Amino acid sequence: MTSSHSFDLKGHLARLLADALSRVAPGSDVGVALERPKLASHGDFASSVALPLAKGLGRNPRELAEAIVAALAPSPYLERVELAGPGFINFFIRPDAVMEVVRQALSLGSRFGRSALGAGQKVQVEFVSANPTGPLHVGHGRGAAFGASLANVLAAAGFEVTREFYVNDAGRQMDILALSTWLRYLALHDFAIPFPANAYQGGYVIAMARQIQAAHGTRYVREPARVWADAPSAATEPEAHLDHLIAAAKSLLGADYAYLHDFALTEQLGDARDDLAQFGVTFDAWFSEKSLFDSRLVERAVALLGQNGHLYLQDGAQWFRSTAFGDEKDRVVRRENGQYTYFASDIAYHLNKYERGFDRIIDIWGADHHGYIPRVRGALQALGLDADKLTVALVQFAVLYREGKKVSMSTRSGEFVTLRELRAEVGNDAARFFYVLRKSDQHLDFDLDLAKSQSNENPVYYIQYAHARIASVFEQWGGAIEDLGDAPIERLASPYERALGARLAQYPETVASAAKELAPHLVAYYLKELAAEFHSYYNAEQFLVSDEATRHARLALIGAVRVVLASGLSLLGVSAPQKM
RNA sequence: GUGCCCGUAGCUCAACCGGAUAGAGCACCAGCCUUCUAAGCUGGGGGUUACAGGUUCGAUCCCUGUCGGGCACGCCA
Repeated sequence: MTSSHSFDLKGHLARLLADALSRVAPGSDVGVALERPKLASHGDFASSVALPLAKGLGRNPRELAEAIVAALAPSPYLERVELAGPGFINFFIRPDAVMEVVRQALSLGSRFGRSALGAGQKVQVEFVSANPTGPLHVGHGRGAAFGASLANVLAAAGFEVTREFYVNDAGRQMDILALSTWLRYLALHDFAIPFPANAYQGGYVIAMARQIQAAHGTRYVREPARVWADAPSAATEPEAHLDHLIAAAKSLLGADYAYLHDFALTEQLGDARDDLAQFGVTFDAWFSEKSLFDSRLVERAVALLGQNGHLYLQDGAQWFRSTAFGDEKDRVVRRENGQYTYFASDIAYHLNKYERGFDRIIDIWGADHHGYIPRVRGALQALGLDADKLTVALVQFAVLYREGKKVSMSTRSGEFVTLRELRAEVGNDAARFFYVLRKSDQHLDFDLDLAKSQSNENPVYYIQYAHARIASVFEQWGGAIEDLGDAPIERLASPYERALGARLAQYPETVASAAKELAPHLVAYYLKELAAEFHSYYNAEQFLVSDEATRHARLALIGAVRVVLASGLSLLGVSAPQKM
């Protein structure tokens, strides 16, 4: 019981129970469900296995539970086992065994909470992947916070994680950005430019145009009259109008078009990268959509679909028969004009992901893309790939509220709240925390006033405050955490202390659940509980008491709490301040 | 109209994937600072889990229907 490495009490009990079960009811395939009861009177762990099992065996559930308990091998960690209700089995852990977690947390430090759940499997998490056509907004922020926290949780649970950002650098949206930049540039040279309403309106486009002018003067100036010649009406055919302008820009600028395109791309991508880095969100890979065309993977992927007999021609376009895989309708992969669709490059991208040998692929998308899932999964199956390796996690929109009112956002007019503005207003910690405080597939009401309030109303401070309080106690004590290795933790027996010990032991399980369910919000809720129990303890007991044994035992406990608070906050990308 | 998601305290949300008396925060009421940080703590009122059926030992969770909300239904990305 003095092992310095992690010991999994829950796993131990689960094995014990499974053994007993195999003797009492051989061959039963009921999973051993072990949970932490809400009520302390129901023990530290409880199982209801006897209930579903009883029926199949034609036995009385309570009597069956009794037989299971009788068949349990003795355990040094168990104080007693009780039967309750219709057939629940309640396990009570010996107090000193409950507190053993304190020693573990102190000796393992930031490694406490990790598990081998992932067994080193390679998992890719692709998230944000915003079009590099303008600043990231608050919607991207949620995907960023969720993805980064999820990746951290998966890594802590023993997965080998690759964090990836898919760069849409090949499509029409980028052409529109390049065109917008060029038109703004022409306007800087005193041409009267009718700037299209469906081009990018933001001030950052003008800023890029200024940069180009400053660096290259008039080099990219062309006669505007030739741009608008024969253009479809902007009023009645806005999209065709835009496409015409793009084509004109390409033809007038020639090789110079590539420069403008790449300049805008590099600027916006760099801006997103900086923004995310400041938000504590970093990537192992930035994967270019354009590279899929350069390496001919798009062609190859589509050809493969054709070889497998899943393509047909209609109206001059090439269609993928996704309805054969449960999609609502078939989808175009190559347009009548010979251009591949976004879907085609996405098929190629996923083929590439599979070819890179990930055991598991997690795509994080905005919830508005949910209709896109069946066709991607269908394409994977059509390529002969195991579609179950792919999980798509949908992130719902975040709606901002200020003074109780919805903050209106519209991409069209360029009046949306950027991630940068949000971070400046509420701070990185509050933003990261608020974003993951909700299940990702739930709508999020983001209360700006609450997030930036420096008061007890703000949950992120509540947790950070617990950490700072502990840091302050340790500072006043003056000793080091290493001096607490042999603290007499068996003295810790008050209800506050038992509750904290049990809560600490739950941390590795929580991280593992969060990884399994792709639900980092579980960590946030766990931290709130832990902080609450610590604050109660803090108000009920003095830590720096004169009796050394008691002092050390209590310091060891709150030291362990500090370890877990810091660890959990770091998984969520939130800082753990020493002082507040 | 069709498909997917959602509906839990006045508000914002949890609930260990079918378990025991559905929990937190905010708001409201009453208390606690000459002692380690009051950004804290203690106590209190608040619920037919949208509604109606069904499945079973047991349902917020699974099934059907109704009502209400969100999203998606392009040779856009």
